[in-house]
Parts: sequence; structure tokens; C-alpha cells
Amino acid sequence: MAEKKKYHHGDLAQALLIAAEAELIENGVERFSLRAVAKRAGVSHGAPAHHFGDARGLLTALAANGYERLHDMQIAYENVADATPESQHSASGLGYIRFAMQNPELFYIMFNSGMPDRENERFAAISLAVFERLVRRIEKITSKNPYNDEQSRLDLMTSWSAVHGLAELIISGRAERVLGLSKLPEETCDDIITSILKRVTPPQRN
Amino acid sequence: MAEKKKYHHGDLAQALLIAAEAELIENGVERFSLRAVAKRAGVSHGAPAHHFGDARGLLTALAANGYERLHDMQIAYENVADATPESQHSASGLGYIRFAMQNPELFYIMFNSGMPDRENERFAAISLAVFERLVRRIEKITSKNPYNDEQSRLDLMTSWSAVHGLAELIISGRAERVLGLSKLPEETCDDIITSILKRVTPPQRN
DNA sequence: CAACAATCTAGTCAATGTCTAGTTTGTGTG
DNA sequence: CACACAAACTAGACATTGACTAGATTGTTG
Repeated sequence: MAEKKKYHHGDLAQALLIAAEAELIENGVERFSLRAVAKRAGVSHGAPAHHFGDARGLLTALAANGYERLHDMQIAYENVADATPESQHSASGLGYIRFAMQNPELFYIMFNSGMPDRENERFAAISLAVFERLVRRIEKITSKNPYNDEQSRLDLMTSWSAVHGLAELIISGRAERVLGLSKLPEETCDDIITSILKRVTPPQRN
Repeated sequence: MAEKKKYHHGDLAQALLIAAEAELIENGVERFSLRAVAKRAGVSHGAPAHHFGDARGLLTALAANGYERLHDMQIAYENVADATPESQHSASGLGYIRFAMQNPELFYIMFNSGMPDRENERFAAISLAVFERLVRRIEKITSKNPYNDEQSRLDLMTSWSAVHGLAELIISGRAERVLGLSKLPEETCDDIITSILKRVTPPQRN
């Protein structure tokens, strides 16, 4: 932070991730450029290669970071919701959608680009964790294992599809004509989103 | 087709669209190159500009074509389904998802890329037509106008989100672990998808 | 048949991702 | 403490790309 002329940056990997996200937000994914990231971080255009290999490596790392923050966001929303499995589930979905709304570009590279390398260890681990969390929520509500029980499996897919789909429709702007969320206060938005999510929350069966 | 050396191609615009889709399928969106499209169509690298302006123009036209075929696919599935509003609605959703499964790259540029210019007249018209078709289906089932009635509006968003989200989860491969569609015969796939879609079909209210 | 516009070619340019060789710095080993 | 070695980073090069330009070819229309 203090010294700037050091040949070795100290924590260039982290600095590049921050620069990459800033570039992403400013220019969008389409105009994303590795060289611009390096320039923003104040290093030569070849520097990123040493830490991330190529552009894909950098974006995979960024996407993994995104998954971690998505995970955190879901937990944060769960923590302020009722303790019932249904409320926990819809709160988790709301966290998912809020993450998308607050980090549309990040959400974009995580899901809508062929970029992230799913073989990447860290990426695979954290994305699986997010998924397994959903599975366990469905399991709790339906009292069945989605991998074994046909109905529970369909419950899982219905919920997952709707949550992810709604996030996509909102951040792409396609939902705006119907919901007009951009003009509403945050709380009202959350209420609307939650009322949609409740429709795809499976009924408690035990 | 017969003559090849003509300076004027005759219908280069159409030929470029076909070449572009072939390139898209072979190389994916990430490695899509205008020059490769021109080369495949057998014209110079500057030729596409005259018909589509820039790369974005070509992809917008291709995406508009995609929307037309999506529209056709939905109608085709409706035509072989029961006449009840609910069956028509889930058939329409199945058509949507089948289109995505058969044209993942096209679906990708239509929805998951910032590419298509939504201001484009043809693109805006056909995408609106697809959307309005959905609105009318929901209107028929709920006997309410989704723009006026709160419940109907939520029905619309639930259904739309789930259909689009399921398409995304399937073609990105994320649903494979749960549904394993790739190993199942087409009919069984359709049954599974339909059983999910039925869960987000609003109840008839009249 | 003679403009004229549309269509297409070919050359150029800046920007980009990746590769390579070389420079600077940190670290451990004798 | 010196010295070798590896890690971190720079700088130059190269092929590829999208876009722009000037000019060549062709169809059309009055």
C-alpha cells in the first residue's frame, strides 16, 4: 500500500482479482481485457499469467470468489429469517437473487459464460457446497432425499429452476416490464420476490 | 450453389447467418470470430459489415432468427398437446426447453450474452411476441390480466422463471447430476420436464 | 447506354491473449 | 555471510481479431 515501486507486488493475485472485478463492473464482460486488468493493477500485461495462467484462470478464480460471496449472502438472509424450514428455504432463495442483483457481472461470469473452469478444484468445491446446501434444505422440507425420492427430486428442480431463472430475468432486465422492481424500495422488492419463491417451496411432508 | 466465382453473392446475408450458426456450434460463443464466419461463407473478411454493420449486428440477427424458431417450437409442441389451457401452457414450456436443448449456443447468445441489440426492431418484435404469448396463456388460465391482477402477475413470473431457469440448468449441465437427462430417451425426458412444469402452472381460477 | 448505388475485396491499424527471454527480488543452504 | 536457485515481474514479439478505408466489380434504373 505504502511503497509503490517494489518489483514484487506482495499480493498481486488478490490485487488482480480486485482489479478484474472493477474492470468487469465498468466495462462489462464482453469488453473484459486481461491487459486492462494488469494496467489497472499497475503491473505489466504479462504479470497475471504467473498467478492465474491465462484469462480463463483469472475469471475462474473470480467466479469462485463469487460463489463464496453467494454462499455468504444466502446464509446472511437465512440468519434473519424465521427458523421454519420453509422460511429458511425462501430466505436462501432471496439471498441468491439479491446476490445476483448486487453483483450482476459476477453472476454473469459464474453462470452465463463458458469461462469458469469447472474442473478447477476451488470452483468445484464451493459451487458444490452451494448446491448441497439447497439439497439439504429440500430434504428437510420434504423429509426425503432428493436423490432417492422422485417427488423430492422434482421439488428440488422446481425450486432451483425458479430461483435461478428469476435471478436471470431480473438482472437481464426482462422482468422489469412485469415487476418494475427498479422503482420499488428494497423491502417491497424482497416481498415480491419472496411471494414468488413461496410458490415453489414444496409442501412439508412428514 | 452452382456458380461460385460471382462477385456478388446473391444472398450473402442469409449465407452469413448460416455460416455464423455453424461457427457458433463448432467453436462456441467464446471463440466466435467474424472473420471465421466470412471465411466459411467464402467471402472476404470485410463483407459482413455491409450487411450487418458489425459483429453485434450479425449476432442480433441470428438471435432474432433464434427467437422465431423458439416461437415455432413452442407452437409445434402446443399443437400436439391437449387443448386445455394448462396442457397448452406446459407444452409451450416444453417447447421452450426443447429449443434450448437442441440449440444451446443459439439460446446462449439470445439470453446469456450482452450481444443482441434489444433496440433492434426485428429482435424487439419477435421477443415481445414470444413474451406476449406467455402472458396470454397465463391470462387464459387465471382468467385475469397479469398486468392488472397481482396474483396472476406472480403466476406469470413463477412460470416464466421456472421454465427459463430449467432450460438454463439443463443446457449448462448443472441439472445433469440431479436429472441425468442425457442418458434417458427423449420421451422420458419430456415427461420429467413436464412434471416439473406442471408444478408451476397456476391453478385455474374462474 | 450511361451514371449510380449496392456489393464485395484487400490493405491497414490498434488492441488483445499468449509466448519467450531476460531482469529483479526473496529465500534457503552451505 | 555468500551464493545459488526459484519466484515474481518486465518487455518485446507474434498471430489473430474487429473495424475502417479506398477501390474494384456488378446490378439497376432512368
